[in-house]
Amino acid sequence: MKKIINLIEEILADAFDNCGYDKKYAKVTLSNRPDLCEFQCNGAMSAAKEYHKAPIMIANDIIPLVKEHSYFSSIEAVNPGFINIKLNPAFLADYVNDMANADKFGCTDIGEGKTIVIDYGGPNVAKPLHIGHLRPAIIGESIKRIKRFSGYNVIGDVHLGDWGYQMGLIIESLKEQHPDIFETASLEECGVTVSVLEEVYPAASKRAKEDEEFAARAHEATYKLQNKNPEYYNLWKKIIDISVTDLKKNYSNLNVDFDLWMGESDAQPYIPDMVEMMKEKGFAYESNGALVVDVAEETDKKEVPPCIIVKSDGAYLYSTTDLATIVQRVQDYKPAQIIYVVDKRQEMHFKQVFRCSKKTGIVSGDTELFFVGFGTMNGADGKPFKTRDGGVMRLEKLIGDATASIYDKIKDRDDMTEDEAASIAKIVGLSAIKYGDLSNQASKDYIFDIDRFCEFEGNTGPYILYTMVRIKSILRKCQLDNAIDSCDYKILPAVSDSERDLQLKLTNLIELVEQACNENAPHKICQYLYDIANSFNGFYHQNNIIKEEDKERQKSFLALIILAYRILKQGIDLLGFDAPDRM
RNA sequence: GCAUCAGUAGCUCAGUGGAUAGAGCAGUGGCCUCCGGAGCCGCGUGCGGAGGUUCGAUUCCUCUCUGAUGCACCA
Repeated sequence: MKKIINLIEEILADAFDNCGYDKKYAKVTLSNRPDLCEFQCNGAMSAAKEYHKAPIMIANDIIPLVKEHSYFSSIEAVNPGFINIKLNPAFLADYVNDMANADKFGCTDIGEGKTIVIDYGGPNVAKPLHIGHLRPAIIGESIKRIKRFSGYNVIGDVHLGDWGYQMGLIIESLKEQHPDIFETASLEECGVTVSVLEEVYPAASKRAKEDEEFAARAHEATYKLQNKNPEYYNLWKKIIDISVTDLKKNYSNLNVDFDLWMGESDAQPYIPDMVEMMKEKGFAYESNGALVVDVAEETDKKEVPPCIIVKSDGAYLYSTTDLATIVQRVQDYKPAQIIYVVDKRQEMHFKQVFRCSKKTGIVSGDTELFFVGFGTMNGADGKPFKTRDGGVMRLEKLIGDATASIYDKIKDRDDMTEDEAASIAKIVGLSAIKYGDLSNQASKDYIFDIDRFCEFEGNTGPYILYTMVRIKSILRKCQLDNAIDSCDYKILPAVSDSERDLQLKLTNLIELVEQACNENAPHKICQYLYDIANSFNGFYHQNNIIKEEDKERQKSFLALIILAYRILKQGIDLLGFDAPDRM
């Protein structure tokens, strides 16, 4: 479906054209003065300069040509040159009904035929998920869903940290603790579980810093693994296996799932040819013992250091792996875009990698590489979030805390069993965490305040869900709660302000989703849903739906709140959480 | 030192080359013959500072202050 804004623009464009003005000035936006109008066009003011004419005169030229159009109930020129527009209620109602009947509410498939690889998550094997893994998972998942909804073929890759020195440290430690580790069929036989692995790594890492002999053995183990010594490689595969099983479980608790469970190790086979190509084509040269590719550009204000491909000791490093991963992705998926949802502190690294891959031809010029850098989660003191004892909080604990906080708020309801309360608390708790995170611009640091996020009032996930539950409750009383997707009631032209406002807000969906998609901005979806929730609650208080005596009007009300519910549901799905039926 | 990003109400956050810069929280005053009051309706001296571009700047540019971050072989 065309956006309402575009429909209005088309009409104005003709008028501008007929008056001898350039069509480009017929740009329409949502009104920033809802008390005056619903949509506005500021084009007359922009055009004033080109045509040496007072803006209001231009606007006055346009008005007579569009005044009688059936879309508008009023359109007028206002000093100094605004064109203020109000829609005809019948047109608005028609549009909303069309949305209700359209696939995806009429949202456009802007990504049709294009593939996107989105790289988010980035957990390390054998290390627990902690609070630092929250943002990439939540933001990446939401962007993935928004892109997919917009018609893109999206491939989400967890991109495991599963290669390198850390693996050597773990293998060497396990070898020491369980001399027969290479012979056992499964790690469980030796008592090596995920939680054991999670303890092994930090201990080994600490020890290697003090114990040179151990560090040397760990490097040796790393070397053997990377050369695929069968014993080491098989043990590594077993470690990956139990670790990935555990990671899948944890991500699933977050409502996050990946299409690919690839890792750094999967890029290794592509490295030798890639390095060879860079040398042959003359991009790579030796500098201070390392093999590097220059990526500086003339316009740089600050010198961008060259991208290191091979270290002076002959080993590869993260740039090498990231580049080889691009080689692999281009070869396997031919993506139009690759999006990285990564800590914003890695911006320089990715800038180098992106430039290097363009320069050396790993990606063609029309493949877009996006860096979606997210900011730090801070505590109430404005400093990076820590547990009380200064440690790093595990993700499970965080989710548990949120769930418990919600549970406390609903547990005393007498019409709910404990089991039901617990499962509701889980759903609502997740909404609190996700909405709390996603409602901030991804790129900014933000204050993580779980108590605030878990509030049922204000701009929170639970408030959105509360609104949905409230709609559901009305529908239940009207025996329509099972007909949400099949109800054929029609929405009538609005007669009250609040009804009209809700209809109007619902139409904004198409524009908002498109913006959120193009800008990788889930927070715009949050804002939109909050807007809808507020509009619904205003409508609810001005109109008693169940007691409405005019039955046609009542059906229209019901159709309207059903559409509001469906759109809210779609919206929270784009954010990556669900709604309970009651709460 | 250089660079990047940020600075909006007491607090947490939106927003925009245009009209009177918005929400939530906190505070405070109303609204229950109420479909879920976890709600609704009120109440605000705020764009770090100084210049510039513009008919118009919180938005763009320069300088400046403050904070976060990054500056080749860790990821």
